[in-house]
Amino acid sequence: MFIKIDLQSEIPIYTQLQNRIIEGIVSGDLKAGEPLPSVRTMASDLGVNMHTVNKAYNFLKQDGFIQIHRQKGVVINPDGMPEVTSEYLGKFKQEIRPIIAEALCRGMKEEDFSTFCQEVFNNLQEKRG
Amino acid sequence: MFIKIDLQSEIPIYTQLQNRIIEGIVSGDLKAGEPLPSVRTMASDLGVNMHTVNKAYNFLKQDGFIQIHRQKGVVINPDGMPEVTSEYLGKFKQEIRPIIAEALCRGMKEEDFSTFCQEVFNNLQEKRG
Amino acid sequence: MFIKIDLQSEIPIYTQLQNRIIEGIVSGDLKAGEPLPSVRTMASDLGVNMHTVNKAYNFLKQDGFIQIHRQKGVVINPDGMPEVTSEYLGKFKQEIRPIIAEALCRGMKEEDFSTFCQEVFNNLQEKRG
Amino acid sequence: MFIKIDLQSEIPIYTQLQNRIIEGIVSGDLKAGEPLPSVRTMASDLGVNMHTVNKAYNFLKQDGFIQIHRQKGVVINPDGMPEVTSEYLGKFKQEIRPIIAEALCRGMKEEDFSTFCQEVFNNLQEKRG
DNA sequence: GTGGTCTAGACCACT
DNA sequence: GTGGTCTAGACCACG
Repeated sequence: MFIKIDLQSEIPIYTQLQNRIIEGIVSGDLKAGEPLPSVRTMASDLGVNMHTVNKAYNFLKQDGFIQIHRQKGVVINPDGMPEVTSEYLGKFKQEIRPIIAEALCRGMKEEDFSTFCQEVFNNLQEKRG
Repeated sequence: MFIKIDLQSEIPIYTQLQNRIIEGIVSGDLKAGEPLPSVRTMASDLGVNMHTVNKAYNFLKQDGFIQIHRQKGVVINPDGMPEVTSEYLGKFKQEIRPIIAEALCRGMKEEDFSTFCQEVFNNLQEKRG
Repeated sequence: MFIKIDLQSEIPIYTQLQNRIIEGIVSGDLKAGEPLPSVRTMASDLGVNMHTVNKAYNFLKQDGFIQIHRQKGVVINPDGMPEVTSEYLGKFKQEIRPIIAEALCRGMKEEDFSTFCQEVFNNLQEKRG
Repeated sequence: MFIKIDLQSEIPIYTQLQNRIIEGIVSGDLKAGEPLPSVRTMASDLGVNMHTVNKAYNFLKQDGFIQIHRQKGVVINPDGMPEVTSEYLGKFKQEIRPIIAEALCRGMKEEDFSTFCQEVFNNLQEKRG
């Protein structure tokens, strides 16, 4: 599991890290119950601040993607992933709305939108097969 | 055309304003060539600072959604909207990727994803008739 | 002599008008002693404000490109064009310096710079032949 | 690297600052990867407002001359300078055209034009040797 | 300590 | 009256 962070991106590093871990779970690289590097290790691997990794881990824990045990360390939630709650669905639509709006504004057809999303879907799951 | 901004949101006001204007174009509320309120008027309407509106307008101008005439004011680009360029497509996929990743992670089916997007599509275009 | 103004440009209209007139002189479209449309006529031709045309004419007069007579109207200076004074040369270098700096920074070779300038020279004088 | 701004000039301060920085890169005073003072430091050095410096930095970032790292600060683009794109070339010719037009109008010979440009070239690169 | 965002209020160029 | 520029001063997210 290689994690690559773009230090020049406008996206906060901790957000990038969260995304990479979620993508790792989706791709199958990270399986339920599997351990994640400690905050310290991850930070030194990525060359970022410990606080940054800590923040990412805490958000992921809060959403139920991982568990943090004082002794055992950090593991992908062995009880399974969080569900599609109505709360999440609200966030989902709020996030995707401006993206769809701009796409429509630029004349992207709904079919093309589906095609592009399909590509992303496949790309994320490609290692799963 | 009523524009509503959430001053408490963590999303920058100028970003919200950009999104609202793009949504206005998509819904048909704002038509090509139509004028937008001056920075000062819009600012006072929204209860925010002039510079915040200015920033939103300048980003929209940069992307080709609006034109800013030195003394005549601001209008929706009468020459039509920007296209789906390869550059835009890159941004599009980068933005939608983490959203799809989390959706997959939470077990959302691709069909459900399409359905939810469909809802957003319809919601954005509903006034178009 | 057709004059085309870009109302959406960031360059002030009066500056554009000055430039177009100077280009007209260079190309031979406007000859020494030849009359220019009155402020009123020019303004209505271009669809701009009288004050704007007035401003352009006054600057051109100040630099010695045109003469403004109360009765006879506006004419290209029949006594010839202003010279390359040391004052002008200072302005010239100040204006061209940042252009050359950016060109150098982007790796433009001095030969290429000359070639591009040559093109502009020819383009400006092409009607002269 | 001393940067001098003319607060009385009609050229916006942020534009002057952009030009000075580009000239610094050309002269070799500022090398790829080298850090630039923080917006606040630069602002206090120049005796101008933080936002003015910020605007200059953002334009330079947009054009690819510098990189802005969220918390690490500002550096000259270590990946090299932007190229001579066709878009840039358009801007270049548009900017240089009125300068050449006036020079021609005043009777400057093309050879003299070359000589004067040569001087500016040498002046900009003099520290490079 | 860094840049990002926002405010309040000012003057200027342009039309 | 419009946008463009600038100031002074504030709070926040990030690392």
